[in-house]
Amino acid sequence: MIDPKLIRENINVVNAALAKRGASFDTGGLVGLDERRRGLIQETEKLKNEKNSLSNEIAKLRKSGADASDKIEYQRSLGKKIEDLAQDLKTAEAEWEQQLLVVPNIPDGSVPEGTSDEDNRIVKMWGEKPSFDFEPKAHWDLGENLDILDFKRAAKITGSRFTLYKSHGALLERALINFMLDLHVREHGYTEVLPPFMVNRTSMTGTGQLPKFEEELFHLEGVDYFLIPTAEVPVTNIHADEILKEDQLPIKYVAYTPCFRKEAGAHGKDTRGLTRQHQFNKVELVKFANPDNSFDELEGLLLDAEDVLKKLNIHYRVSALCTGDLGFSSAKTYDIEVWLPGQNIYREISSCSNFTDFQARRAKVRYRRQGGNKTELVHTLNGSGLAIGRTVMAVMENYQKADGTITVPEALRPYMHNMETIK
RNA sequence: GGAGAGGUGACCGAGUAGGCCGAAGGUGCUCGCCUGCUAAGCGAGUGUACGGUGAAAGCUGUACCCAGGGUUCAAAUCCCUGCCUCUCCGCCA
Repeated sequence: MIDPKLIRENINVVNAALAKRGASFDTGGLVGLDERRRGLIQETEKLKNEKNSLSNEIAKLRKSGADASDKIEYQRSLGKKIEDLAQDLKTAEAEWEQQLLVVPNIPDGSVPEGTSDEDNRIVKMWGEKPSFDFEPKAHWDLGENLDILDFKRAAKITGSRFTLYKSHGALLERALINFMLDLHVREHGYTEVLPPFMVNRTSMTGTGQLPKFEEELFHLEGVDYFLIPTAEVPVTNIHADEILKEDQLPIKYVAYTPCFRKEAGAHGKDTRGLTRQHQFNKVELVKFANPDNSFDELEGLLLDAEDVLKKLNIHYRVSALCTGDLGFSSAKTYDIEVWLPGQNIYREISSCSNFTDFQARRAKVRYRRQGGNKTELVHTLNGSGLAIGRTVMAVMENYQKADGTITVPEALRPYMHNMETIK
């Protein structure tokens, strides 16, 4: 949620910033709703004030044994009036909030302007494309030939966009999870957490998935819980409704979780292989940062995520998303795109974002400056570190041999019983 | 699933024959004083949110004692529902 005061006082600035996202967002009604809301607040509070002082008078009269029946009579009518006004206020407030909750975050000034992913700016390249003296295969062919990925049986068990990992495939997935967790905990200073994989509606609203993107989420029957689409949701909500101390910041968490997404808008897209699944594993990095240096923290977060691919020695590039490609809650995002020789493309493997105070305002994550007396909103950040399924793809395709076997990257061997080759 | 107990401020913990309770006391924290350091001591302050006013500090109003309803002129205190925690039993990984 963006700052309501900003909308109240600088609606033009807000609209101009949002326009850079490409689509137009209707902030038109917000100013009027806000005015109406505040008018009603003033009116009801005035009446309540009158009522409160009358209550005191009645109490005094009662105590001295005097008659208070006419005051009590008046109190009754006052109560009715307040009730009516409160009803109006409730609807006005709900409407105002409902509209406010679907307004996206304002892009940071450093974000390149553009309308689609074609306008994203490549800001880093690392490593080189490996060369092969044979035609490199896509991971789905490699996986089926080695019998470590079974898409057909997963479809039988559940449906499309699921995968059954087998044998060394399952081991590789598990190894990557442990490798990444260890790296971020031991070398990058994150605290490991293992959160619930289902969350309630409030948490989903706190990070911005709701109310706008409900059709993307798996909802449970019987309880109002959702399967998480990313660990960002439970982990960012760890400090929802809390007031932190300045010297606690930055707080850095790393979490492994499975992620569940409906992929409602992606029919027919990436139907083969591990690329786009309804369920996938991910190791996620989350930071709660001081607003003064949250953009530095974003650079650090990005480096932490990149480090995974560096240690695996796999070529990638980093792009800064343009204003038109930015996610709903994000003020600035870097995508790490890994090279997949079997498909001859770069594919997003991590998305690192600074949400500034957008999620913090929704989830009420605040802090108090040293010696300060006011609470302020923290900045929240997160990034994949990394998506596991897509890392499996990257390892398989980059480390494949002509005979269809896969060399295990050195960094992973301790996590795979010192295995050198998957065959 | 059955039986019982409970949910008060950063934390602990008072407060139930309804009214002056945003809430005693303690701890913690902040500031000041004091002691050559450490420990201790003394004094003051210390909830959040949303409004109004102000350049700001501040002043001021309203709400909030798990959440949502209800009774009442008036509820932390009474009633109902839900959620959560704890104990015992059952069941279970």
